[in-house]
Amino acid sequence: MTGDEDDRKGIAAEWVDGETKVLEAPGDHGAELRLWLRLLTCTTLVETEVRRRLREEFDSTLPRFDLMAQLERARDGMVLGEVSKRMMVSPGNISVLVERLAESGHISRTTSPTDRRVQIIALTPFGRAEFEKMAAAHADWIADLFGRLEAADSTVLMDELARLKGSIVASLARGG
Amino acid sequence: MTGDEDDRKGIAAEWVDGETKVLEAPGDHGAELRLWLRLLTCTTLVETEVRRRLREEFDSTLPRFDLMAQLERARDGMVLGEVSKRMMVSPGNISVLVERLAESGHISRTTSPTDRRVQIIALTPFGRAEFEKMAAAHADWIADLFGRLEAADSTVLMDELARLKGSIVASLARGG
DNA sequence: CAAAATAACTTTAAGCTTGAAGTTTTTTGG
DNA sequence: CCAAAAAACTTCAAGCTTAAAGTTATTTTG
Repeated sequence: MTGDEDDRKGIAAEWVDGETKVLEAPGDHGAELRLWLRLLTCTTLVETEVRRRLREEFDSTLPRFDLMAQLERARDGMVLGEVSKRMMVSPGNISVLVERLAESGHISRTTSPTDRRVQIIALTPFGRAEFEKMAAAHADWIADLFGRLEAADSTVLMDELARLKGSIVASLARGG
Repeated sequence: MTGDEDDRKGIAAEWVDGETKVLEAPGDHGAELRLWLRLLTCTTLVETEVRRRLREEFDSTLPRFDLMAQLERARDGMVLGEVSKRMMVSPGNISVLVERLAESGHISRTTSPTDRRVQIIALTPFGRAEFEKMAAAHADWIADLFGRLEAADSTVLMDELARLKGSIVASLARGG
C-alpha cells in the first residue's frame, strides 16, 4: 500500500485517467470522478470505523444508533413513517429495525388512538440511557478522526460541501 | 422539507447543538459532528442515485460494478484476495460476488496452477463489454450530479478532502 | 352511504456484508 | 521428512436494505 490512493468502490484511480476511455462518453469527466472517489473514501473510512466501534464497544449497529438518535429529541415519540422519511430509508426497513429494538427493550411502540394505522415509537428510559452512552462515545470518535484538521480547513469544507450538496440536489430535482 | 438540513444517519442537526449534551463529553465536538453529517449526506445522496440507476438501467448493483471495475484494468486477471484488499471488503463477501458474476457469465475463475489455494478471476469479453457500457453511463451520472460545482470549488474540495483523509488515516493508525 | 382511492404500515424475496468457523494447500521449524 | 503454523479461500449465521406485494384503516367520491 502506498497509502495514498483512492482506489476503491468501482473506479480505480488509473481508470479515470486511462486509455480505456469509453467511446460514448466524449466529455472529460475525470475531475468529477476523482472528486467523487475521494469523497467516498473519506466517508467509508469513517463509517467503517464507527460501525466497528459500535459493535465492539456497545454490541450495537449503526442503523440502531441512527434510529435511536432520531427518537432522542422526540420526548413524545414519533410516527414510524416520519422516522422513515428523516432517515431516508424504506418503511419496510424501519419496520424491521423497530421490531428488534422493541424486542431488546430500547424502544416502545403504540398504535395511535386517533388513527389505528399509525405506529408511534419512542425511546424507553433504558433505551435513552443506552443511547446517551453511545452518543457520547460517538462524538469522541468523530472528534478524534477529524481532529487533525485545522479549524480553517473545517470551515472551508463545510462551505464547499454545502455547495456540492446544492449541485447534487439540483441535479436530482431536474433529472428525477 | 426545508431542503437544507443534514438530518439523518443518527445525528439530527439539532442534537449536536441541543441541551441534551452528555455529561461525559465535556469537549464541544459540534463542529466535527456537523462536518461528518454533511459529508455523509453528500455521499449518501450520490450513492443512492447511482445504485438506483445501475438497477433500473442495467439491472445491476454497485458491488458488481465495483468488482468489475477492479478487474477492468487487469487483463490477466486478479487474485481474489487482492480484489478483496483493494475493495476493502471481506474475502467472504468477494467470494459470494464472484460466485454470482461467474454464474451470469461476466467473469471467469481459474485456480492458479502454481498454488491451488489461489483463485484467479478475470472479466470475460461479455463482462468487459457490459462494464464499459455501465462505466460510461456512470461517468455521465457523476458529471451531472457534480456539474453545478465551479471548477474552483472542485479544486478546493479535492484539496480539503485530502487533508481530511490525512486526519482520518492518522487517527486510525494511532488508535488502531 | 358504498365503492374506490389513498395511507400507513408489514411481509417477502433477493442481495449485500461481516465476523467467525471450517477446509484445503503451502510453508516453516525441528 | 513431519507436525505445526500460516495462507487463501469458502461456508454460515445474523443483520441490513430495498422493491414489490399484501393487509388493514381512513378518506374521497359519486
